[in-house]
Amino acid sequence: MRVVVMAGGGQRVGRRERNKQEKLERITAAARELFAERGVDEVTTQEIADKADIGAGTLFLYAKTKGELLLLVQNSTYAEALAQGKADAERVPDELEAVMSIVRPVVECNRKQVDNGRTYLREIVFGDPQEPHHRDALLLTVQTEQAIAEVLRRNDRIGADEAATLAHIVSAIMFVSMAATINLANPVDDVVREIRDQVRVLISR
Amino acid sequence: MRVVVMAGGGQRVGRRERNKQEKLERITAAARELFAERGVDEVTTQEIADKADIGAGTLFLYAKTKGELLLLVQNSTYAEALAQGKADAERVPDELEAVMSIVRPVVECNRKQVDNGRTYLREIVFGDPQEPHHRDALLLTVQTEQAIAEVLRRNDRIGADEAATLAHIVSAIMFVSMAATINLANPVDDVVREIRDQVRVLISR
DNA sequence: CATCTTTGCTGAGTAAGCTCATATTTGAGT
DNA sequence: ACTCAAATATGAGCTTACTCAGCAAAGATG
Repeated sequence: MRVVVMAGGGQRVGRRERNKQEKLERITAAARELFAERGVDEVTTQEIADKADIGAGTLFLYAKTKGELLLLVQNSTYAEALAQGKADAERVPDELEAVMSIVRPVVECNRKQVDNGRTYLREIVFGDPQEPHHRDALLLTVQTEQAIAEVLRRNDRIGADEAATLAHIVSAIMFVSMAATINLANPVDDVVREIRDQVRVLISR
Repeated sequence: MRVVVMAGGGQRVGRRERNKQEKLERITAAARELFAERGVDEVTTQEIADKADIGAGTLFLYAKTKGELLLLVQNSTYAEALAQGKADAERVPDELEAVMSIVRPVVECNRKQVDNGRTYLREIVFGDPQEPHHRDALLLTVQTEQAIAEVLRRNDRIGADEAATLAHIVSAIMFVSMAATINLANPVDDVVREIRDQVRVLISR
């Protein structure tokens, strides 16, 4: 077996692996740009392939469906929002407001481009959970729930199990409020308010 | 103006209207049968048109999309389940169990054919709310929330607004539990239990 | 370097939901 | 009964996500 030169890190990286990585990056960049510009529904997979300078079929070796491609693109944004929210929540003493500190950045990032945000949610719930980018997205929602549960556990009267269940409910509230067509034209603040009203009733009884 | 013979009821019903009505019924019947047999994803609109003995394009004069067609078919089942649940709830004194009396038939009817049930939910949340069958479906979810709110208002310590908000939260919990891929293979009882666990935490604190 | 195997790429082809120009049917006016 | 306008039906054709049989590149072997 030919031993491939090992760069500083120690991973064996052949041309094959490098090519693949580079292509994935081109695809991600192309998809991100086009989706952001015109919305996922107004972009064809052909356009993305052209912009990434690969064959139309190659695209589907890197993301099994167009939806997976959106997950790939949006996951990193979601991850950033979650990190922001977790940091914010630590500095907020009030229970409800701490939860909302986590909620707000997520809603904001989801609403940057409403159609993409809603399609992203749709993919998370109805897409194929076996796919890698979907798994990443699912992990993010789990982490979001954990962050919320952590905040709720500050309250001594809320046990670990109860906190987890409550966090799961908050997650459901977020999903429906962000996805509901009735909120399609509403600005971020309105959606956040709608969520806050429900979370308040949920946790302060 | 030619006055059309008015049958007993007094509505003027020309051949035009009758033909349309009859076609809609043929379409509904064909779609219902095929969807139930093989699942919405395994049936083509062409097949439905053939079975209903109409042209492929005609189908889309009666339902703008395939999803609308599913709403058309499933709405009546949902309506029955809701009626059942409302009746059941009246006979159950316990608060939580009364809510679950409404939840259970809805989950049962939604799970009769899992794929169709999930697609139905997807259409409700992400479909075009302008379309008639979608409006009907939305109305049913509103009625479900109202039924749940009514049960909750039995408790003197819960005001009308709070009951409505809680019912809305129950609705979100139901949606996510029924739609989540993680529950795809789970039997009705498991899903109902998952919902019950959350509703218990929600209302009995 | 020559050969072989494995992995990855390609784009023409397929399928299916939906559209739209054209044709047909209905009903009103005369 | 004849004519005209409006409503409705039709299916060939379009779009687009996705597939697959064949091809190319990378890496292993001697």
